[in-house]
Amino acid sequence: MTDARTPIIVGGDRGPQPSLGAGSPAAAGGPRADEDLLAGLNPPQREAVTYRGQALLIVAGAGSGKTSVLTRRVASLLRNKEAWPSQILAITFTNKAAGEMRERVEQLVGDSARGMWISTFHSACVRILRREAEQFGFTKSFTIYDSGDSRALIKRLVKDHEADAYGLTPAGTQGRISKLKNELADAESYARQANMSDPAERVFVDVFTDYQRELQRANAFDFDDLIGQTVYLFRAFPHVADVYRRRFRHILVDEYQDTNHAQYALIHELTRPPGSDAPPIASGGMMIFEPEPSAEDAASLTVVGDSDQSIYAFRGADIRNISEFERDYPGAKVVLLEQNYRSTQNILSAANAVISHNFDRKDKKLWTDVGAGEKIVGFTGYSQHDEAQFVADEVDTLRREGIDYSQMAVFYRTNSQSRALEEIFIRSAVPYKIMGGTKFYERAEIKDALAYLVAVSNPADEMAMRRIINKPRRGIGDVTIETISRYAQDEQITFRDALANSSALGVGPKIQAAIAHLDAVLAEATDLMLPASGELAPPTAVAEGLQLLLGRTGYTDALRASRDPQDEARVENLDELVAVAREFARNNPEGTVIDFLAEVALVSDADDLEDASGSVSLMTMHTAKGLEYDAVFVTGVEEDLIPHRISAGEPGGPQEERRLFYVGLTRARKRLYLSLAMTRAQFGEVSVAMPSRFLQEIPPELLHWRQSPGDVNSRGGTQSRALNARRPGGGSGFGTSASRYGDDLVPRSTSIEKFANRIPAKVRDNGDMQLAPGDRIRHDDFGEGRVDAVTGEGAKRIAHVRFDAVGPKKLLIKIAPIEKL
DNA sequence: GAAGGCAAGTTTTTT
DNA sequence: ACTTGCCTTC
Repeated sequence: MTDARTPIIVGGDRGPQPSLGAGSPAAAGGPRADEDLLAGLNPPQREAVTYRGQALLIVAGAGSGKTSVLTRRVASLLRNKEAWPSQILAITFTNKAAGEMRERVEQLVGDSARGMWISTFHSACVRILRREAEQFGFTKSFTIYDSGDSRALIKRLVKDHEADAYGLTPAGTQGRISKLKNELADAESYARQANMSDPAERVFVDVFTDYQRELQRANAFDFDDLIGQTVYLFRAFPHVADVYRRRFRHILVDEYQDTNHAQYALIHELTRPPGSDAPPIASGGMMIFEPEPSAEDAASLTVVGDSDQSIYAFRGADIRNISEFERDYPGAKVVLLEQNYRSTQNILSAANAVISHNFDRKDKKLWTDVGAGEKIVGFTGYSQHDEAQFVADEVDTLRREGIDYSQMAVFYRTNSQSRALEEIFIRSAVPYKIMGGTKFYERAEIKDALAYLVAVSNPADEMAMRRIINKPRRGIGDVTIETISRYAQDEQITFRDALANSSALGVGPKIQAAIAHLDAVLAEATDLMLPASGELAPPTAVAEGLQLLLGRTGYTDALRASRDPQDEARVENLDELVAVAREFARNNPEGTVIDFLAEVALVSDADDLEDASGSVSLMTMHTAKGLEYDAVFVTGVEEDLIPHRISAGEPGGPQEERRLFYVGLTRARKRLYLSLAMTRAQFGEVSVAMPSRFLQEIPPELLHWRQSPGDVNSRGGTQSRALNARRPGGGSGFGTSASRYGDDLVPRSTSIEKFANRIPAKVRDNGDMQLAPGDRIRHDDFGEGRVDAVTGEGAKRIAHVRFDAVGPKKLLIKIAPIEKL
């Protein structure tokens, strides 16, 4: 995030000039410096690495080695001295992908990789905006509002405008504003084409306008603004845009199919020839020699994508960005990568078959030469817990076959599905890691702590001030807050500065003292973290400042004094946040609290953890994009889940769901499992689930049903008929093994009675029950058994038990339903 | 201003 | 089923 080391190279001062231009020096003959970079690449991959021209589209199917191609392309540019690191801008989808790419380029070219910009759209824009914020009414210390922050602000505005009377909800309003911003519309441009005689439209425009005004007043950008305002900046200040157009000579964008219009526009701005829209006289134009702009001067653009993996249309991604690339960039070269190096042929054939049901797509067939591999395994559980138990058992089997936990992943459509899996995994002692879900940084205590940091680093941010002013309780309520706010407005100062004049507020002595104390602590923390005199804060300043704030304000003490057991965990979370700050200091010795906040705001689920080594990964199919595992479980393959019910009504919805399913399938290298449940509890009600239509799109010979939907509907009830009705005349499909056993056969190993409500809502806690090898125990479900061994530490101690009836099992001692005999 | 009780919405995916 | 937010009461 910090970038003091990398000076911008401006036009006219490009430093030593690497060989540039249309004729690739490498192609001109002679030994290539990058021959080893091409080792092991197939012909299209080579082409994608070596092609030199203004625009290149790499259509990279799943698992076709695009990351390899992209990194080698960058490495070869550097190696051949066609570009300096500082002239390269590579955009990836997540921070994690950016980190990996940097690492891989460094492996290829060593230290000369330094100075490249490899980051997400959002991070790159933050860097640009930090430098240029003062051009348009922001300061360098602006804060970034995440969706929660902007939701809170919108909520207040909706209330102020009594907009709920016109059917505006905070969530809906936020969604509309986000969509509009992704289209680069603002309140004014929207109002111009909206039907303003509709009062609901008028009030929406009012809320939108106020929202934007509040953001500006708070010196803050929301996620969408980071992109949109950068585009605005480039368009409004061509001389600023030219700085970056001259700097970045090679722009590479990964996952191009998931870019939205604003991101498209940003790339478009950056790839225009410098000077092309600067008025000749303006902005020192006479000082800098400006040659007649030509297409040759524009940065070269490489985009990589696969329209079959476009899964973010719901947040404004426009598939046309990739499908019309050749029109947008005339003369663009297109390279197709279709050979897959990841999955077995069976997995690919299934994926190909599914995705081919999407009409309106360019036909593309992945293939591999690694062989058919294992069949895909299907399983139908009676309930989501039954399904989860299957997954847990199978994970165990795979582990015994030698596949590491870290090489297995379980995918689901919605985050809420993770709960049942979690419960079963805990009981089966399968180590797991949930990627995403309820995020660390969304916890109340973490948001509070971060708000304290914002209060220090961006005094204009009144939202943050309001958040912390009475946490912990200081006796400052709504009335006092409004008094301070009014005082600040009257005096034309910020809310933060108003605290310094607590005596002028006309509040009671107790409250006045509380305000003065808060002001003093904030001032002290500011001195520590952002020393005024130009001296640099020590790297540890963020962590220390955070501890100072939480300690001196009594925040931690209040949690400790509480008798709510959850507050204990909150203290631990805060400790973890301090640890994160320390880690940040190690990685960014010159990073300030402002950089820290930006980094924290922009981390995503996929970035989250280090490799979760030794654990099975649980995540949504969206999060799974770009990842790969030896064994993959796609769970909840049911109608109304995948495809999700809500998508059914949206144009293009079912097709996007199919692409999402396709993404899930293609993550698997060797083993693929598809599972579903016949009943699923949601909203507290148990409802009957139907197998997903996507299952029927998989050729039956590729799929082995361990337990098919037909097996489970053995009584030939309405479900079974409903299923058959979906496939008139279709012989294959579900129930292959049902037909083998006949419709009336009772399912073998499982029954509804056995699995109904097996899982208690509350997990029990055995405390620190001591077990040793040789001890005998009794388990609620498994009966009596003997302990073979105990492994693990603390709350994660695991007993390896040989049960008399059911054989060996592993149990998490703390929560297993067991008693010592 | 705080605590406790009731109502409502929640579960589509995310930088 | 579960959480969150709003309202009442102290």
